[in-house]
Amino acid sequence: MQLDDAKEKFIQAWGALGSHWGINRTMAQVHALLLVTPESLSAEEIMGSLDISRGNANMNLRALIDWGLVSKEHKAGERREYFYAEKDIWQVAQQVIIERRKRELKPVLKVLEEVKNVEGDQNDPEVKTFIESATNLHQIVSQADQFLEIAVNSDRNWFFETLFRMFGKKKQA
Amino acid sequence: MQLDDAKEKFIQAWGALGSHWGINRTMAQVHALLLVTPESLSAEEIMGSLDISRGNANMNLRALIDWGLVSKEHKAGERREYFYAEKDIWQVAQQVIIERRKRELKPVLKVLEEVKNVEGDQNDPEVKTFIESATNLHQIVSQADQFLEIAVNSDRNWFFETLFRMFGKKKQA
DNA sequence: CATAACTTTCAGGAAATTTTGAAAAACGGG
DNA sequence: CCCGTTTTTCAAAATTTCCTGAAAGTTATG
Repeated sequence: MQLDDAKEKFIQAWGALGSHWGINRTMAQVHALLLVTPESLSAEEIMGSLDISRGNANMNLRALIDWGLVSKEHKAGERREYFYAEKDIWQVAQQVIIERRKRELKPVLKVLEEVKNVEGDQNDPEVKTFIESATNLHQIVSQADQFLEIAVNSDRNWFFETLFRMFGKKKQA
Repeated sequence: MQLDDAKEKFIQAWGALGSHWGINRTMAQVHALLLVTPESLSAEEIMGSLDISRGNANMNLRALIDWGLVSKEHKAGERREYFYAEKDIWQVAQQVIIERRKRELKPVLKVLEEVKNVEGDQNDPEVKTFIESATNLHQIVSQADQFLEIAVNSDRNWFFETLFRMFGKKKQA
């Protein structure tokens, strides 16, 4: 496959994946483009490559910066800004985990803590089922959250080696 | 908090979380409602509780059945169908992992495998960066995929105990 | 400061997704 | 079979999300 086709395919795939994960298509595509581009790009170049408007490019670049996945760069003697993506994928993954824990897991944990203390008769099946579900859910979400916290504080190699040593690796990556 | 308020709050929170994870709000809400309800419910009752149309209820119930999170039940001597959710949250989580691996991780892994074999001069920074990013991404996604496969085949207690023993538990769940 | 180069904002429109409701299909007695 | 009941379908409407482009804002420089 030629580089341009591969890039195109990669950008499309990443965009599609993003849209299954609450990240909008264009944002994922801008990120993909920057990921596979060695040098940093101006807004103009990004608009051109992905055929999107100035406003759209700007919005999504800001969002990516907000997520800590993209940075601005100022080239000497140049007025315009250039953008580049963090290329170390483990760092990218960690960053995404940090943000999603903060934005989604924490709020839902808070609600689960609140509602699992509902008042009422434990013998009422309505109450009993509610408390059981809420408590179980809280436990699992909380355990997942803790695990992700570990991931976020780990070195990539150590993390996966430990993981697969522990559970017995299934097949070669 | 009263049971009804707690239910309401729980259903809203679960709906909001779902929408950050590519699952539509109503589907998550129907699931939440069934999760906290001890007995099974008819379409009619679900429509009433969540104030949604017949068609909408039907569509989302089918989708939930498709995901393996909800089942139909036929009560003796009754014509209409009743629905109930799997209450074991670990099973629910496993089911979600199974489906998302199949629907999202596998396709993206396939694309990454394809594109990382792009032809071209390794000394060309364009090609080099592309291959590096694609290869790295493939590695991490693949490792995550393998880890999730382990989770899907594990007993809940064994899984988390092993995990936290290995990495040192941070705090009590 | 004035200007040109660039960035940000945002109201309006386009597109995508979700929901509705009525009609058609399926089902199960009698 | 026929009929009343329940489920499914699907085109159109409503809603939500996303994108555009022009205008306003900012900033470096002569």
